[in-house]
Amino acid sequence: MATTTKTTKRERGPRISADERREIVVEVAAEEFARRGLHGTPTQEIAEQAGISHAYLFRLFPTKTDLFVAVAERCFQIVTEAFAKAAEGTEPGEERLHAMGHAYRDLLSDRTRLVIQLQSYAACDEPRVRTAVQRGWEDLYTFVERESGVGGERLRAFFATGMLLTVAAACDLFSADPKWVERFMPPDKS
Amino acid sequence: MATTTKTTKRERGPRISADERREIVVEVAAEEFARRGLHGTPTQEIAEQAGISHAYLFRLFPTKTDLFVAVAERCFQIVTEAFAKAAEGTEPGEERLHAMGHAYRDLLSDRTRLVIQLQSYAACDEPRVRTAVQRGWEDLYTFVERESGVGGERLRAFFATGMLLTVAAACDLFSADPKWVERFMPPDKS
DNA sequence: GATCAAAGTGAGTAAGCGCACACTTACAGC
DNA sequence: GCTGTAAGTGTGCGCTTACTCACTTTGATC
Repeated sequence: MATTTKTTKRERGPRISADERREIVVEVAAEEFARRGLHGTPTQEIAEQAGISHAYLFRLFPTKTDLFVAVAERCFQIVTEAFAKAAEGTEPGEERLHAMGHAYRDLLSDRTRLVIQLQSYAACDEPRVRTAVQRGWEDLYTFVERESGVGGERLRAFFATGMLLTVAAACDLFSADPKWVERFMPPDKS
Repeated sequence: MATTTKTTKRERGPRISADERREIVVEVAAEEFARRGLHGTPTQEIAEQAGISHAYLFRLFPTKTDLFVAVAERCFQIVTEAFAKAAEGTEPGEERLHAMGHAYRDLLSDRTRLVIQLQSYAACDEPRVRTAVQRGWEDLYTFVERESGVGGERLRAFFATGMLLTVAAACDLFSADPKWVERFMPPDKS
């Protein structure tokens, strides 16, 4: 019915505290950044998706990079939380590590979260992104090491597999030639 | 001595065939794209680094994306060649796979090559980049599978480790807190 | 030395983008 | 109802960027 032109006369919902709004924006921005990366995503689009004005976006986050860093940090936080939850009610050791691996696979179903990681790595030229990523990795690694009691080779393999899954998700390797996917990605193994 | 202003009066070297020039440009563009990605790298800078005019860059590669795809493909090609060379004079099986793993570690010393891969994954929203990456992976996987005779779980672990190394290189994880690096990255193991 | 194709350039243009400023609107407390 | 504060917006500036066009320079060939 409506023409393809911008019919977006902003319909103002109820007001929300700046902090709440920031959370919403981070959520939405994750989706956009996942697709097109830090430099490929216009802030306009994020603002529109979040249902706020472009100007207000810059009051909430003074800089595009600030927003991206917030998104990246939130992403690490989500993974950590998922691992923590998966660890509940398991014995330390291989069993718990396996549970965490399973949790990561569940995260894959929500492609966005994972691909943000890749976008963060790719944006590591920006110093603030880099330090965020470095801290995120160190914390996550330390967390899993402590909780699982596993280390060394086995732990490295755990993270390596995670990376492979992430890349596969980002490139949509799953949807390429199915035969090769079958060969490449056996059904389940942490 | 020279002021900070553009003193770049182009000093014309000898003429070179368009094909040769393209190869040079791909080489240089790899360096730039590795740092700042497809969307973060201005074509101007690539042209300057390559020592040609901005206009001519677009005669050689009609589109920025075209250039990026060329860079990505060249990158896969280099990895494949390195693997092929490493395979020479080894027996198929674990030994050959190990040799390939070692070759990949050598590639790491030239950070650029590896990080381009990450940038390609991150730019997979662009359909032409995505198909290039998908084809690249499939070919590389097939190559290693055929040459090494190894498959399944072991082969997947091989690529997973490679991904982890690549990410570590991209984020400069190595230069973060050395203690944690030590813990994370044992000296050598394919 | 004239010719001609291919290599190469200077100087734009139009669009997009991050960010800023001056302003308006809603609502909690009195 | 009045008022102060925080939420929220319209508008646009200044710069960057991908890409173009009309043009010049080089060198191999006869």
